[in-house]
Amino acid sequence: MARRRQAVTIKHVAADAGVSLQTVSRVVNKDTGVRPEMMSRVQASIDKLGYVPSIAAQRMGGSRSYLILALNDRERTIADWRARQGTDWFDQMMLGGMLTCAEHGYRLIVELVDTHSDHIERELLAAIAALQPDGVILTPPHSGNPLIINLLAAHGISFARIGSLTEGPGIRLIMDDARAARIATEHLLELGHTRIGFIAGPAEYELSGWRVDGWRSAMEAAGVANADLLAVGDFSYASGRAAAEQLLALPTPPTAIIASNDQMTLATLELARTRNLAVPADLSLISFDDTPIIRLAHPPLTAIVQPIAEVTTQAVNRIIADLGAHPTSPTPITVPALLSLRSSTARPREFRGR
Amino acid sequence: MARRRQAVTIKHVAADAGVSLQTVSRVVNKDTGVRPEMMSRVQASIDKLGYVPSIAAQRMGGSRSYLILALNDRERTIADWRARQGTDWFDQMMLGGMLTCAEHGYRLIVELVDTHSDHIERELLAAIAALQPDGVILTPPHSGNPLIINLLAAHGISFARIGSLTEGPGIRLIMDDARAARIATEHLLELGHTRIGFIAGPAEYELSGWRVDGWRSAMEAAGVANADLLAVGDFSYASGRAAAEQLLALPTPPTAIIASNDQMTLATLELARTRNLAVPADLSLISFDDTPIIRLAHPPLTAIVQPIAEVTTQAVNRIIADLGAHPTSPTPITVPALLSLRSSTARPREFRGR
DNA sequence: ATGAAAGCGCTAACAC
DNA sequence: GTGTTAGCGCTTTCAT
Repeated sequence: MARRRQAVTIKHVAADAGVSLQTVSRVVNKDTGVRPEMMSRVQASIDKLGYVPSIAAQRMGGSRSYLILALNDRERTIADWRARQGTDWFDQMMLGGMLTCAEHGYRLIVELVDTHSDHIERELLAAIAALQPDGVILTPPHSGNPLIINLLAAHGISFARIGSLTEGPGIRLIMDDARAARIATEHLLELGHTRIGFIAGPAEYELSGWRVDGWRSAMEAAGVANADLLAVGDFSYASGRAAAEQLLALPTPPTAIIASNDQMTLATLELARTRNLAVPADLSLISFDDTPIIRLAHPPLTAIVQPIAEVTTQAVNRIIADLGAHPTSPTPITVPALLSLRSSTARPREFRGR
Repeated sequence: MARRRQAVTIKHVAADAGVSLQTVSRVVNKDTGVRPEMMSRVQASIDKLGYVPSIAAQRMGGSRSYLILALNDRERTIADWRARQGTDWFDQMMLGGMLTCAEHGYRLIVELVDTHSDHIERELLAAIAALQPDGVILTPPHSGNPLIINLLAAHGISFARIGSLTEGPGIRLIMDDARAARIATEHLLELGHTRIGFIAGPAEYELSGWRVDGWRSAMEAAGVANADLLAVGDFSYASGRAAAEQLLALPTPPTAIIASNDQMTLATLELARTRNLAVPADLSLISFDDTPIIRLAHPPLTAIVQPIAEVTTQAVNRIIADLGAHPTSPTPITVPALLSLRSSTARPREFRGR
């Protein structure tokens, strides 16, 4: 393979336009202090020659790398891909992230890192050293990891934390999980349910707690709070099944259940089928992920729609905006989630025919 | 934002190990001609300091960029993401591509390009100039695009073409669509079907033709070929619906239909429901994508499982293997697809009770 | 087998 | 406003 060189470099443009390298650089980077006439002359040469700066060289020159790194949980991401169940957190992140990066001339690079690994620090440092990204997007469950956020801050890298409210550096963005859970709970309360079970996600995800909070606060406001109605899973199907069994085994089992993700909701639906509980006649169900698997279930399930693409878009925009300026806004950004009503919720049996 | 420098560079390692830059470089790149004793000394310093080379600097030095570019169709990819229907071509590509890149110390960068655009050449050149990728993965419908493959070849970039058999440079990989279609058709023939309809994909995808070929050859071998049983769609739901309508409107309509992707199959299923045709009792159905939406349909649909992750893995491996050596193997690589039997195929009505 | 020097394409800092 | 100079971190010559 021949030593591949840049086809057309800044030098060629400079020569063609009859100006210095620096002037070309200024035009490319839209720096101030170039005469309009000069600018258009240089721009003409750029267009004519089809010049595009090398991001490697730009990085070497000491400026930006035009790279943004998205950090995802290795185990979960790979498991989702392999399972082929339609979980599209990753895709929605790409949708928001890639397109927004492209708008700014940036590229998004994905990196999978082990949450539970003790060499997570080494992994991250290696990625930073190799790529020198201008910004990093942290997704759950990394978003609140003090090791990660302190390391990023120490390196002066602009970064966003999706789904974390933990104090500390970094742009925080949430999808208002508490409010989403509250809305879901209130929907069930309005239908007449009072025994509304909740299947929480694992504690390593901050949002697991918020969702519980939202459910609890709505239940308390209605005067029907009951700690027995809370079960905990780890987002897996098996754990959802176990949690649902726990809830349905109660002396007075719930007439409705909200589960913190699609797999656990599906497990609950399946368990209901096994127990000859009709959904929604005997048991109402709400999922916290609006994946295809949920929409195609029988019945199609009412679900919280999380604005993952939108929140990622905002993450990228804020990261890039923060590159020039210094500090990071201390107030978290909230992008609201929606409740998508389908056919898995109805009035409880005792309310029928009223 | 402060001018960010590499924390630990090759210089630091050289100083720490008491050798020259060049020796460190040789050790990092596993070059030959370094005494084992020297090598381990340098390696010790590398580990101690946590040195990781900057890919920007590596590229600038004139060597590899350690970047592989995956080129996907912009319109279709974004449409799939937005639709949230569980289409996971992209995810499977990432699964195979990212992980395999990582094994070799490479990164995968995704680029979306417009197929139908006349400035596709400009877009590609810009991406190449900016990123200087060592390799490119072409996915359908780009894989056979002469503009693209000639441009890549001219730039001396190692590249793989997934789903194309068009003559020309580049590593060709296919999932044996013809054979897959044949297997699906034979399965239906064995059940006793003779009027097996086929809904083809758009002609801009080479694999559309192969699938038709596979179907036709199986039909001919069974002596039941009939050109009327072929309809053409564009992979969209609407086009699938129209194609299915065309087939079912035949004087003697098919008793089984194979559709070239999940959306068109789903459209056919829905049309069957509308017409009060039971699946599989009145109409057997086979899909060419094994997406969640297909598995969750009622009934769950028999489908061709395409080894997208595996083929992408091989694409990356071959690209990287070709970097050192020169030429590209002229013979296409074939990764077999599978037929996943579910509940949408049965014997045709006239065979019942035999 | 190892080291020294030159240069990749670009930007920052400074001069004009 | 514009040009000049000096690196950035690495790899490639080419010496030794």
